[in-house]
Amino acid sequence: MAPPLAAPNTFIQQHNLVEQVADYLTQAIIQQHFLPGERLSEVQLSKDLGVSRAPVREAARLLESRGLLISKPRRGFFVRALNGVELEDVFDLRLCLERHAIQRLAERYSAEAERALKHQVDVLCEAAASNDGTRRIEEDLQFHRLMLHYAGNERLLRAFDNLTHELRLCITLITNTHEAPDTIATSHFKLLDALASGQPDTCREAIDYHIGVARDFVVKGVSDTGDHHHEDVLPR
Amino acid sequence: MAPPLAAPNTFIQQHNLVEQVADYLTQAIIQQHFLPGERLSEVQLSKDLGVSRAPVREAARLLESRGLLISKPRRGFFVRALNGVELEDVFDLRLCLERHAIQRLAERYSAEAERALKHQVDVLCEAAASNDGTRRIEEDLQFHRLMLHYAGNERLLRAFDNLTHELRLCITLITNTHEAPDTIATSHFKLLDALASGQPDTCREAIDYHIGVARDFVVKGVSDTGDHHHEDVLPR
DNA sequence: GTTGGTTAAACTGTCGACAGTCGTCAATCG
DNA sequence: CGATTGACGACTGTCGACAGTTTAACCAAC
Repeated sequence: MAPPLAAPNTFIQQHNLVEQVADYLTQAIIQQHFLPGERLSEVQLSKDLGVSRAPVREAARLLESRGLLISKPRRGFFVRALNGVELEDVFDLRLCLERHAIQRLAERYSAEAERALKHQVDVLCEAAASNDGTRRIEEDLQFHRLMLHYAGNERLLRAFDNLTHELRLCITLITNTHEAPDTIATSHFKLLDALASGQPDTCREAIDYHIGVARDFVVKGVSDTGDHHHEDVLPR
Repeated sequence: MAPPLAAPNTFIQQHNLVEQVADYLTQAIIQQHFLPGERLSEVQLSKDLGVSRAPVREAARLLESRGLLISKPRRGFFVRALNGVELEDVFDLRLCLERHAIQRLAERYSAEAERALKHQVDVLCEAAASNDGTRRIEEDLQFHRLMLHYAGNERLLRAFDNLTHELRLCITLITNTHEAPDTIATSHFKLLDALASGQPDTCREAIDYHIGVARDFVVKGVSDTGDHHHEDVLPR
């Protein structure tokens, strides 16, 4: 039973309740106010947020489709708990999507795309320097999202956005270790160089390396902070 | 204004109403009982199916996450209408996922997987011979789903399943032209041969060709039956 | 002390109802 | 005659309530 984030009815005010509840739940899960595998009570959430159960249920369904919650019939919703295998799966799918995206992007690399990506690297570095872990992660994801965006496939982008929610879950599982801004900068500039070269194989190698590093980082972090490999409740 | 598929309350009976309503809606959309862009009235559906609006809403949200419906705030749910660009996007994403899957599968190709896939080709051919268009499509998709399954990445499979719903939408848009069973057989056996070779490049070429054919088939079918390229209501 | 059964509480799935909002159509004005 | 505005109707978003089920606790028997 995690404590509610905010006072009963100061946070939720007007319409789009579903979206607001979904945001609240997402934040609460990512910030570990709900523990993995924990059961979420609809009535409790309703009381805490000062809304009825209907929006809560719909928001929970939304989070279920995003992979943050799991519903068991007649049992309710549970916070998604990832084991080691699923962690690998998430990063493998990420690799799948980004490989495709970076190669599509290389085919249609515009000055606008290059400018936007370069700018985002600057923002990312600034975020890394600011020592705000959450912001660094968000700006990092935003860079990759921009790549997907400029790849020009709306559906590919949607698949990535879906995966992003689970990615946040993976990333925030680990202790927020600090990474030097210049390391991040060079790491991302390599992607830009590969894109500028326009060669598919170069792009593929670059993204493979980039995501491989990110994956190892998370996998290592998880096995350090405590082994989530087999302990988890993982209903389906 | 599409007529309901079944009599008011003969089809829906016991619990898991949400899933049943979702299945009903999916079938109705795929079988074109609801036209693309058409608005779905929650109350009307509730009356037709003999249930309350809550399960209908939740089912609609589910279909929205699957890309079959689109919700406009305060306006309701609309049947997804695909234009030409989105059609390309769907098949491009399919290519992305299946490329990755077939290469992963080639790395871990087991006798069991080979046996299952071969068997599915048999089933597929039988379905093609039976002249049941819907069944042929389903068995075809099932073959590809098996490939994804044996690739060993649960999340990749989920992404494919999500896409499958949209794929059905694309495929059933076109007139159900008949394809000879032996053509289908050889087409899929090429994939099996590539897998047996174990060479990534061979697999990639095979799947590129296979999906390229399927895409051209659908794209051609759409531009034949009537140009869906720009006429569609596509809110976002 | 442990195990099995029984009862009670809590929760989910579903329902009907109310309020606010949007689209439609008709009447009015320019 | 066309455009604007107003009211009407329908619909969505949200709520509280009820029924069936699951969970948990408690008591009894071994």
